Amino acid sequence: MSVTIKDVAREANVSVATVSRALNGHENVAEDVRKRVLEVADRLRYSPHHAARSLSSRRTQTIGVVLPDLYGEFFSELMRGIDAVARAHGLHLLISSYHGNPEEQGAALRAMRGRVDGLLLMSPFVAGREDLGESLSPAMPTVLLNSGRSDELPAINVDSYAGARAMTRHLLDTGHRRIAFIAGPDDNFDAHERLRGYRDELAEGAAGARPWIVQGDFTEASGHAAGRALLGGERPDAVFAANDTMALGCLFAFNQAGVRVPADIGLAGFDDIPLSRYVHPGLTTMRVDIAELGGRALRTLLERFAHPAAPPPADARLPVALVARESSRSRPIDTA
Amino acid sequence: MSVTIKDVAREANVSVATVSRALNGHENVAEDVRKRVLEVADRLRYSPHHAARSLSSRRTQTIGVVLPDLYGEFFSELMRGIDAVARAHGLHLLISSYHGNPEEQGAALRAMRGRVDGLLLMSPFVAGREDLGESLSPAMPTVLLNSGRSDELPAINVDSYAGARAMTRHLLDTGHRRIAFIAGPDDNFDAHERLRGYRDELAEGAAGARPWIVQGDFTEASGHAAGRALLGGERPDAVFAANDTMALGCLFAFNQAGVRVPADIGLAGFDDIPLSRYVHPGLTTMRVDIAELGGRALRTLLERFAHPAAPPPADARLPVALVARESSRSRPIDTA
DNA sequence: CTGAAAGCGCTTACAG
DNA sequence: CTGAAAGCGCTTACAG
Repeated sequence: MSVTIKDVAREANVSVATVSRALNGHENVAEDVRKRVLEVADRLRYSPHHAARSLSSRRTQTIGVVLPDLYGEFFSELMRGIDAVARAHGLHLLISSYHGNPEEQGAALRAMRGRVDGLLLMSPFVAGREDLGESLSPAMPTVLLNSGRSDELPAINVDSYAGARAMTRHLLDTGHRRIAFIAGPDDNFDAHERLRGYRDELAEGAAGARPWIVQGDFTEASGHAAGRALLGGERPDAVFAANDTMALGCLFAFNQAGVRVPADIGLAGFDDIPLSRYVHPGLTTMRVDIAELGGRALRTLLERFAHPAAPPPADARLPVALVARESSRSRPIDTA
Repeated sequence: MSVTIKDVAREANVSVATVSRALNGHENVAEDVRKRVLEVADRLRYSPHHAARSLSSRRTQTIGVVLPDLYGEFFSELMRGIDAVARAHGLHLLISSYHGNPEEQGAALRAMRGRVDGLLLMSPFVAGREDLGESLSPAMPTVLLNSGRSDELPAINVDSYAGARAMTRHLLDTGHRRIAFIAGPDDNFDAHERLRGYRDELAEGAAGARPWIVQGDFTEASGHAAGRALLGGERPDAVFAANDTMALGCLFAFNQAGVRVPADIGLAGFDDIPLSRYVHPGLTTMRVDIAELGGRALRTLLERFAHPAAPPPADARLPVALVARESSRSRPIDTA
């Protein structure tokens, strides 16, 4: 059996209450007693039992992170950003994925009860957002992460809409007129926002330009298929994919067909995944600071801890930045 | 305040003991009582308080994962593999990184007390392995992950030694004689094993071949520096970098210098990170199934739960696989 | 099959 | 500044 607070108390000749106070840095402990307790605790390698502590203090020092998936660069960057902040505040992280399965989301959320002080939740599914309230306890501070707006909960979102507008504008500015868009999955919030940005910029910024949309699902394979489809009939001047992964799939389809980027057709993505800078030609994209997304979400949650009664802050939008690489170089006709 | 077992008991007209038994699926509960309890619990959206449960049951249903860092592809793949197994067993994951700081490792480990039923620990630092015992409780089942051997603890390691030998053999087989090696950081277990594999294969497989070692530290920048250094004097036939990241840095240095791969110089890495297949030329490397490394580590831990008294299994080595791409194509002189 | 009670290891008013 | 005691929300022998 491991050593408990009682062992420390006995060894230090004080009550467990005093040990608790000394260890938790309360002021009302005589200096010599504090030193003795600390020394004994150290010698005994005492480490407080977390479950006991959180049962009585009603705090777990743990933040729950509920994500749709644990896959790839996005997850890893997000965790890095969250972890940096958690660490700075001495908080632990309990990770849970519902594996892209919206039905399991509720279960994942409920399982967090009594384990965490607050929740960071990423729920990018457009559908099922209504059911969220069912599983979300009002007593549990929660911040939404890239999951759209909410009336009750603070939310941090990548500014996909503004990014998509800026990218569409960039493609127009570099001389592309007929711009096709490879859309993301229909049930995804970011996919919606990016499509909306593309549509709006086209409508306002390019008189008479018609939206030209090919359905994708954020996977490389769907980008590849879309790329092939776009080569079938009349070709666009440029293709704007709703994420880099699809843009890359599209690029490979173009390569295979001997279509040159950017000479024959411009190409742009969204996210600035590491690969984007390494492919040839380098992919023009919108940079998203995913680590910052995570860090900011946690900071917002800590803000809620400090001021639970404050009205939830307005939805924060994480700005994105255009990264113009070779794939969207100005069309020859314009530079002439 | 959220609903507790007492609320359910009152509502269902039974004792809390019965509620507990019903909810935990014990046999000794009358069928109609069980149904009533379940129904009430559901209606009240009761969810057991985790800290209370684990304090009394002495089980947390949580596995601690202590890693040197939370960065990049390795971490993400590892987590994916661990999560898949955890999930299948209804276990949660408490993540902790000691941020490459060996001294903080002990603190991270101690903080897991009372929070987890077992530990997956990755401690690739060669130094400080002795101090590990200090922070590791004998009562806490622990499995070592890519951290070398241990006399007390089960350990799973990527078979870096065999992989490095196989890669060296492959480079020799493809006609390269003078093979330089870019080593990883001196305090890293895998770096040691890979260097050892390179040395041994060279000694046994290439009569008279002298090891040619350039120090790196697993970063792209160090690979780049090593690549430039190798171009300085007499050049090797091929370069074997201890990981892909350095190999890529080296490749960029060669590109910048106008040195062609593989025509002028062969190149190989280790890990098979996603980028390796996308660069030009495609990088020859050793594939490591990182997700499987994680999954297997957790399975080993569960094995310990089931048979705590069994002698720790022999160290498992996760096999690696040669992926021969363009960067190590046979030298013209040999294919002639 | 069911309940009363002890106990898990802490924290925190309450007294002094 | 310190201690005795209650209590956090569960589980689990122990009786019956």
